[in-house]
Amino acid sequence: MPDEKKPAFAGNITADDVAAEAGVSRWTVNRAFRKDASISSKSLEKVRIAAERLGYVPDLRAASLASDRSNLVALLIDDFANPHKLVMMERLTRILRREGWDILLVNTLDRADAGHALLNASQRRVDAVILIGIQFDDEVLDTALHARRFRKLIIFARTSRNPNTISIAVDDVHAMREIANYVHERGYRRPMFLAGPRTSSAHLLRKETFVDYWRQHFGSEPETVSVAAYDPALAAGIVEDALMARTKATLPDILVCENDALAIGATDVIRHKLGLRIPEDIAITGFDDVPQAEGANYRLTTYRQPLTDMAEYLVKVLGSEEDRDFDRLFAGKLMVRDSA
Amino acid sequence: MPDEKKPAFAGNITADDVAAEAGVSRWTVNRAFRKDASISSKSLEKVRIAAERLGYVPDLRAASLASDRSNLVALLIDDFANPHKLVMMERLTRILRREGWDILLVNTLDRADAGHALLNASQRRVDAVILIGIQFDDEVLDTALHARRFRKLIIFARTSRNPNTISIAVDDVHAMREIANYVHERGYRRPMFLAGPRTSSAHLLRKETFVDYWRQHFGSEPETVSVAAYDPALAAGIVEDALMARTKATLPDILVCENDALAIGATDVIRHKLGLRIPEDIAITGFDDVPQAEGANYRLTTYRQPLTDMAEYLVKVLGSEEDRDFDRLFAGKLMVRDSA
DNA sequence: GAGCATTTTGCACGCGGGAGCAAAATTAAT
DNA sequence: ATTAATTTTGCTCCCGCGTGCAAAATGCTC
Repeated sequence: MPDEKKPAFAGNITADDVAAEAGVSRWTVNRAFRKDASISSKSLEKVRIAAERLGYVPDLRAASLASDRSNLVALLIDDFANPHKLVMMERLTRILRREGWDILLVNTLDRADAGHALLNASQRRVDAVILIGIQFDDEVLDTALHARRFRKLIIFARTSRNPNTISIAVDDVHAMREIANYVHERGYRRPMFLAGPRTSSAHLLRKETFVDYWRQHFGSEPETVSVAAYDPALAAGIVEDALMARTKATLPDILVCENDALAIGATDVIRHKLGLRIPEDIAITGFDDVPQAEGANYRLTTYRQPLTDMAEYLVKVLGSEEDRDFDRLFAGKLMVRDSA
Repeated sequence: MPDEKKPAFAGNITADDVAAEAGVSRWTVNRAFRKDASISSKSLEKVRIAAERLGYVPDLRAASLASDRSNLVALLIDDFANPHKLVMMERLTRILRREGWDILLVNTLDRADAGHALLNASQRRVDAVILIGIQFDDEVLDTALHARRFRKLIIFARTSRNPNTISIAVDDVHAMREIANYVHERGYRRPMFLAGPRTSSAHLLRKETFVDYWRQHFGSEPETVSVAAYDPALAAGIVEDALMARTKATLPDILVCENDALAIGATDVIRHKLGLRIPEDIAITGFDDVPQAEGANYRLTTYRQPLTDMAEYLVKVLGSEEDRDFDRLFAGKLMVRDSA
């Protein structure tokens, strides 16, 4: 046995080894590592010492296999160009971990790939799937839900009409009306709405709400432009195309953006390609309140999602055994800065 | 049995069920789902059909338990304020998944938490740990490595002197010299170096290299300023403090930043708080080439890391059974734009 | 078509630990 | 001290699949 020299790796120390070392049975060892277990403080101590000495940690694969609870959730994400994703991930991962959930991260390349991503997750027997991406059509969701390979499918920061999913999101309708009112109050009259990609399963109601509300309350029909992804660089290109050729009179006086990713791209191009000032020549609003929105460069008027509250609610939902309707909308907060 | 109405969830369909359905043995079913397996195309087809009908997918927990290979790697990350992290994650997750690796994402809160994060990973019996965070001191690494709970510990985008880790990174020394030469060639003579936090285990050699090289080759000693995290907002504050009170004559003529996160924060504050022009009043260089560095707003002169090549090399290392020194440095590319 | 090589299939056993119950030990009550 | 109530411990059986080998099936040669 030539490779016996270096002690392989210590993953193979099992509860049996610890049991022998501590002079108790294997089951007592395992109990020592479960929080609910009924165990005497004496043997708990013995086990702790023995485990420490041997470097034992319970194997969660085996525990999961036997108990049919993995304490694992899959986080499905795409759309890596959107800086808000980083914020969401930070918040979710921190809070999930605090509550004892491990995270399987799956990068969903595109719509066609979503099915594979879900399959991936189900093979690890995750307890729940959290979607913070957008590339899911209803067909994929239905397939996944029909197979029922996980207990919960949570759509985070998007609303969904699918009755079998749990949607935890900010109240877009309420938010967008607040933005519309604010925009109108500040005297803007020719808004243009900059929208992201339209998806069928994980919605945002921002564009629809803004356009309908503006039409109904302020009489005019806002222009709308759409970008194929929440990517500042892409948004910059689209906005340049849309505004470049215009005379100042035909320019919108404000660009209402579906989120900050778009707003940031728009800001850059308006300043540096069109040579216009913000907000004097054209104002801008965003949505999400990403970190850079607050920075000296953008000073973006935007709408903050209560991500921490949403994540806290998410872990509560994850922990719940009930089988009720967990959908919930949160109220955010309009952050008024200099851009509008 | 009241909860027998809705078909629970289908995770509990096992290879035995498929075997019965297909008229073969359980082992044949499992073989049908392994890539190496020796199986006749006839029974493969039978199994596929039966599995399809029943909605069976193999349980990777069990497979991993039995084979002692989890096909799981842990990705340890902190430092979520740095936009480059999003790029790294996108690249890594995409390429790892393409090669069949699943990813356990662990948000490492701080230095003290790193041990727990590693423990987390080891309980899932990951095959390898990838660090793309920085909050690791040598003590934690040594403990982890001593316990040898995983086969490989890879430090991505950082160099490490620890002989038991695998470091895959850009060649900072080479890169920084190139930057120093470029800066000097362009006529800058009073550089200030803006550094990030200093850590003991996962290094960057940028500051040391730049300062030493500049001193040796160009005679003067560059000022240096340090920021506690790679966070644009933090960097902005530090730069403001460092430069605010100065007269134009005592200002550095270029700010050489350890990475783009710092450069971006610095750019914002220099333009909008100090009211200076870039590069006319003060130039800036970064490192990493994050997406926004290319955008119209920053046009940042920076150094691109070959992330794709690095990630491809990483999966090659992961797949290798050899036990040799896998450390490797990559050459990047100076991206000259408008900021310097 | 017999005889042999080669592929395919089935099987006992093991991976590490959980659920639930019965035996043992401890504590409380009389 | 004795019995009953309670806690702790050990144990059997199982979770779902891989390993390595033996049995069965198939292919090949002459």
